[in-house]
This record gives sequence, C-alpha cells and structure tokens, in this order.
Amino acid sequence: MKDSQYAEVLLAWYDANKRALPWRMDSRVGQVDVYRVWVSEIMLQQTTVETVKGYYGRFIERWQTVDALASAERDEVLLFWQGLGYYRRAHGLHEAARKVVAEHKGVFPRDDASLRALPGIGAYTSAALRAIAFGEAVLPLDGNIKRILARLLALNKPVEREGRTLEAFGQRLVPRQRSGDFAQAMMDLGATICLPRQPRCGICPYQKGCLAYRKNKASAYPYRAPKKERPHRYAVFFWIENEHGAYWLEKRPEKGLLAGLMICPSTPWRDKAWGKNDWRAYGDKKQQWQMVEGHIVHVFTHFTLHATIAYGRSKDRRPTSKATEGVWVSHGKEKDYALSTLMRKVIAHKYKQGAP
DNA sequence: AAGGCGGGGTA
DNA sequence: TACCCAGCCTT
Repeated sequence: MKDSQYAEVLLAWYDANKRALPWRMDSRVGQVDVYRVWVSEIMLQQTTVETVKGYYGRFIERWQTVDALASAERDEVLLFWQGLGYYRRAHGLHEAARKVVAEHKGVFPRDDASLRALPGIGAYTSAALRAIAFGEAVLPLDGNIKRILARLLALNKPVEREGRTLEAFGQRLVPRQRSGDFAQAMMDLGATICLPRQPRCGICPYQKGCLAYRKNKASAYPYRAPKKERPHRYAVFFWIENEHGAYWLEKRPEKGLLAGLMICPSTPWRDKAWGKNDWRAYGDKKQQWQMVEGHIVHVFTHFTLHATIAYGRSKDRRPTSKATEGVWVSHGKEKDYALSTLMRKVIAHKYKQGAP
C-alpha cells in the first residue's frame, strides 16, 4: 500500500465502525472542546476505555471548564479520581488547570513546547491534543499505534528501542485532513482488531499493507524486551478504633505512592515478612494489639503487597505515625474521603472479619 | 535507560 | 497466571 492509502482505508473503516465514546467528537461536525479532550487523554493514560467510562462523565459534570477545575480543591479532585490509579495524574491535572488559567488566560496553548510544559502532558498527550483538538497533522504514538506500526513494518527489534523508526513511519501516514479522527481510528483498530495476543487479521483493513501479516506472523509482533520479576513487600496496618467505633485514617504525602489519599497508619512496607512481634515497634507501645484473621494481597505495578491488620482501641486520638493530617472515619462515611483500592480492601477485610 | 507509579480486563 | 492498557516523570 502507498502511504496515502493507509489513512484513506482506515478512515472509511472508522466511519463504518465508529464506537460512541463519551469524549469522542466528530471533527467535521461540531467544535471540539480542548478541555474535554485533555481530561479524557489524561484519564486514558495506561488505562482502558472501559475503566475510564465510569469516571469521565462524573468528572466533566463536576468541573465543566478549565476555570472550574482550576478553582477546585485538590482533595475533591482526588475524591473523583479514587480507584482510577496513577494518582499523580489527578495532582497534575489540577495543577495544569491552574497553570492554563494563570499563564495562558484560561486558553490552552497549541504548540508542543507549551503543552509539554504542563504537568502530565508528554510526547503522546501533546500530539493527541494537537491532532484531536487542533487538527494538526501529527500522529500520537500510544501502545496501540506502536503495535500496529511495528506489525505493518514487521520490526524485528523491541518497540522500546524503535521510537525514531515508528515516529518517522507514522508521520508519513497522517492525512492533512481529519488527523484527529485518524489517530482515534488507529487506536480503535488496535483495541478491536490489531489485538496484542490474537489479532483478527481476517477482518483487518490493513491486511494488504501489513508486512507481519504477509509473513503470517502478526501475533509475533511487536517484539518486547523481557520484563523483570515483581518483588513482594509486607506491611501491617494499624486499625485504631475509638469509643464511637470510628477508625483512624491519615493522609499520605503529596508525592509518591498513593499521593494525597487517606490510609491506615502502618509499619514500613518492607521486603521481608513481619514476624510475631517485630511490627509492634511501629505502633503505639501502650496499645493492646490483636491480629485480625487473614491477610490482604494487593498488586501494584512494581511490587505485590501482602498486608495484615492489627486491631486496637484508643481513647485518645494519637496517630501512630508522623502524618500531618488524620481523621476518624465511621463505617459508611468512607465516601467522603479519597481512598485507594488497597485501602478499600483493608476496610472490607476488617469488617468481614469483625473484631478479633 | 531504567524504575516508580494503580488498577482492572482478558486469554 | 501473565500481559497489557489513549504514559509521564525522576533519577
């Protein structure tokens, strides 16, 4: 296939098979709202369409413009983000909104450098915004599109090291018109046909122009660098209950893992399992701790956490760690606080087991 | 270049 | 179980 045919063929396929997504707009019909595209792109970073659907509508309804988001409280932004993961995105989204208002008078910049100066916007998101929201003839390279390009070319090296080749080839395929639709069409192709494991080459519009298919080895691409083993870490959470049956949560630091979310105090999350008594050094020494039956397993990107719960009652509201903020939470009032999925598992486990 | 950073869907 | 997802940022 000639370079120019790829866009032609794919846009025809896209128009015939278009998926209705809450953030998707036809560039030929109405005005594209940069703010909405931006929120969707941040949410979709390393996150599947199905997962984002449950968050996007609520978020947009709560904050309909970049000005509204800029005026929001960080804690409320986190509340709407809880469970979605990669919480730095929520912090960055809020911070970027404030920068757009403060430094660009509330109007999103259109050039790559200015976009990438906003937190959370890198090479991909900048290109996606320029293509989808501004109609610039660029192709954002996400996981889907890299996989497609690697197959079209039958690249024999790991995609992680083929950035320039993919960039150059992808750029040649971008149409001058409808570049945003082309980008979204490519992503749809990757999500529905050019699948990672079992690509559906039989119904693929790129069959004729795909070198991997011609070699009958589509599923062998893209080549991946071998990945490392995920280590295990261990923690004991301190479930401190007061005389009203409420339990104590503390706010995590503004940076790092689960930034800004509420969580039970705990021992350090170390790479060795905790013994019978060694964890007690990290809790209130005067406390009578009792272990809750069972344990929790939670998988993060770079380690698996194994956690147990130590239960204790407290009359005073003494926190067990150095967190600056904490709060007593009654069961049923959790929705007022931004909690990670890990913390939700801890809470569910505690209430399932009851008091020891 | 490598590692930190969540959580869920899928085969 | 293992892989991957509309990546970004720091080191």
